[in-house]
Amino acid sequence: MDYLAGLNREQRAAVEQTEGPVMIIAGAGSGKTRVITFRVAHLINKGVDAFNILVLTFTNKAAKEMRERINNLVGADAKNIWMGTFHSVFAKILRVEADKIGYPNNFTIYDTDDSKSVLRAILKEMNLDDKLYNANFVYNRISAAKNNLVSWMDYQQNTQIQADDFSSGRGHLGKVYENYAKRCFRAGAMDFDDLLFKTNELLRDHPDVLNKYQHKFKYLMVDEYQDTNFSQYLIVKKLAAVTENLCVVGDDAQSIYAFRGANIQNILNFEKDYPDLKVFKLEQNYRSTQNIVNVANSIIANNKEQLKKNVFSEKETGDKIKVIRAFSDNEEGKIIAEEIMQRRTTNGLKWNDFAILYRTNAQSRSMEEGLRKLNIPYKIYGGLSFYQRKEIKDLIAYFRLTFNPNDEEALKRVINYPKRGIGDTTVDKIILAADQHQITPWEVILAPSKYIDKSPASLPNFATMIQSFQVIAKNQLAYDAALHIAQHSGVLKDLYEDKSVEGLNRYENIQELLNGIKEFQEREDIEERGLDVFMQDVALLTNDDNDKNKDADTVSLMTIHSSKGLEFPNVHVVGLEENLFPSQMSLNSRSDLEEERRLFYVAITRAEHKLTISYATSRFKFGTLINCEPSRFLDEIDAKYLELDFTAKPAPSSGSFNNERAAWSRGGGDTFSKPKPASAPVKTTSVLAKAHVPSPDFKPSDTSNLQVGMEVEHERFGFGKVISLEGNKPDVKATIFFKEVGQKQLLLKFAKLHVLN
DNA sequence: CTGATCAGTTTTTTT
DNA sequence: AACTGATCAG
Repeated sequence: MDYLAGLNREQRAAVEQTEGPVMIIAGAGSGKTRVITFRVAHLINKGVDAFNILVLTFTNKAAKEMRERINNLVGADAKNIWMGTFHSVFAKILRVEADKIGYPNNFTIYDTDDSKSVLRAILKEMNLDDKLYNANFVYNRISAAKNNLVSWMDYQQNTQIQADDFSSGRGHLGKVYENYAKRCFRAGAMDFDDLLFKTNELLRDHPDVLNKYQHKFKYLMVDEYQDTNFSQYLIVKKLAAVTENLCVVGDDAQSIYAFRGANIQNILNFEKDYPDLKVFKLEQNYRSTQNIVNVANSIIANNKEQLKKNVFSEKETGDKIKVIRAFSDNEEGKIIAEEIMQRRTTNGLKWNDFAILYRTNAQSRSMEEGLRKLNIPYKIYGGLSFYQRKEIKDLIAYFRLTFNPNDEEALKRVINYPKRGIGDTTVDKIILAADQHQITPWEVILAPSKYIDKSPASLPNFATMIQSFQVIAKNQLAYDAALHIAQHSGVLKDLYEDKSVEGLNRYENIQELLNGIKEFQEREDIEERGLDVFMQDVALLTNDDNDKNKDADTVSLMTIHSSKGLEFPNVHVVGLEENLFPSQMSLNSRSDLEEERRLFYVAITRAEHKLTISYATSRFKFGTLINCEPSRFLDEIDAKYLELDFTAKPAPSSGSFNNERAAWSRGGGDTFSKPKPASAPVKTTSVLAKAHVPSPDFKPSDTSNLQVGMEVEHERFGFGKVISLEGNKPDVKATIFFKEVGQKQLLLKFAKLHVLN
């Protein structure tokens, strides 16, 4: 039992309390994963059969890490533990029990893109206004319904919902939901939410099945419990109902997935469900310096809804938190790259020790540029994952179709890729015919002449091809089948013939996918190595699953969401601006804003030693430059923890700036909101001064009388000639040809031009 | 049916 | 800026 010695008192108590309902409130950096893994090890050491343990996580990353760590603690038994994300675990169970709910056990899992594509098709067929019935909106609405276990029938019968929809002019949503559900069912497909929704139906309507899993899973643990939605909550509750050996671990302060249905009440109300539960609070933070922990605490104190706890650190006080102001998103990237470069050399650190965290994926671009210019190696996590790339989805669609020819989304994807003369008109006809005859599109394709007039000859060929794939897939191992399909579908050839850089890249990606399948085929720890088995999890795989050079020494770039659970010695949180962080979408309700604040809390608590926060006073959004104000979250930090760095200077010639700067530094940083940088329009162009050094006496001229043919100088673009003018008075747009940078279109009311003649 | 150009939208986060 | 769906000529 000496492995328990490395735990503090509270951690140890939580590990040893193996029976009955347990809630562990684990502050950031308090050794949460450690407690879970040790708890599992402890169970096994006590003689609990690994097959009787179920551990649920939210992300693949967490599941993977936990499996590795448990592996190290308990060895071979680890692989018998049921451990994975909610979605993957219940997908597995659903495949076993599929026949009970009328699904084939090789059902397809639709990802978000597939789902939205189905919805778009339905909305179009129903002739609904795509402004009002925006596919995104509809998807979220249906998703929310499913996560609250509202079926399409419930949805249509619920007077409250109907009233809501009706008053917002979306009275047809219930019908859309119905069609969507039926369409998915017909295609033998489940979307992400269905994996949980149908599991609930399964457990509700089949007591024998429920009973079976209740007795199988004698010990349940749920990581990140604060992120569960109602659907997940109920599954857990049902499964644990017999033994009540349920241990949930979470931190209400780190709940950041309410937007996809997570219900923070699940953790706040846990006590009501299990009055005799044991609560353990892990409050000592082993990760970060005192300053960092204190800043995090001071931020989260602004939230109303939270469980009381007192997170503290006994590490060194540490540096103050550095706050950097930049004048544009690009400059922010540049400063941070320089900062990282410098810190690495002076402190003898590795690139690995640094992470840049941002609110939205779009922000990675300016960071990348800054890093690239200094030749700093970096890796972006998240973004669009390997499995979301077009070429990968294309090939996988062939695989999907092979095992489930009713998979409509896969069918639409590949029926004419590579081009084989089956165009949209034919596809529309097929789908229409399928609807009319209450059959699947695949059945139409099998006997086209029966259902549609003048079908192209290529249609039977396509059907024959897919059928031949089915035979191959049944008789060959995963890689052999996959390669065959890649070749004979024409996908490989099509990409091979594309000699562009992107085409080459796509070809390589396909090769990588095939290599991955090959590895799968050569695994010796599993018995079934057909392509169908490989395919079962593919829809649930995300980004870093096929990570090659994971140990490469690189700076990490990722969204704050995907940084959850990670830690880095040096963390840069960027883009602390109103409307960006907090996101514009969150400003309408208190609870949304509190979620943003928790997100900021998560970001801060990733840092071990050094935390740097930055913002820009202007940035590009949707291709246009906008001015930004510092985030309200900066105001919420007690100034005594901060060290302001406003040394970044814009290029010369922005006269008003000095006053502004004086005001800011004089303030000593007691607040961020008082001096309004917006008072003097930010000289956005000056920041970018690079290509052209303006003449010493550069001064913007009055351009109201600008004529075609005139020669001008622009601060950044250099010298040029006016080609044309268009638009009226205040909004005159000039097309100017610049010697250095080529043709540009400029709005005269913004452009600073010096007229030469 | 195909390829090209155009117009409109997007950006919150993930399984 | 980048990506999508829509439209149109060939």
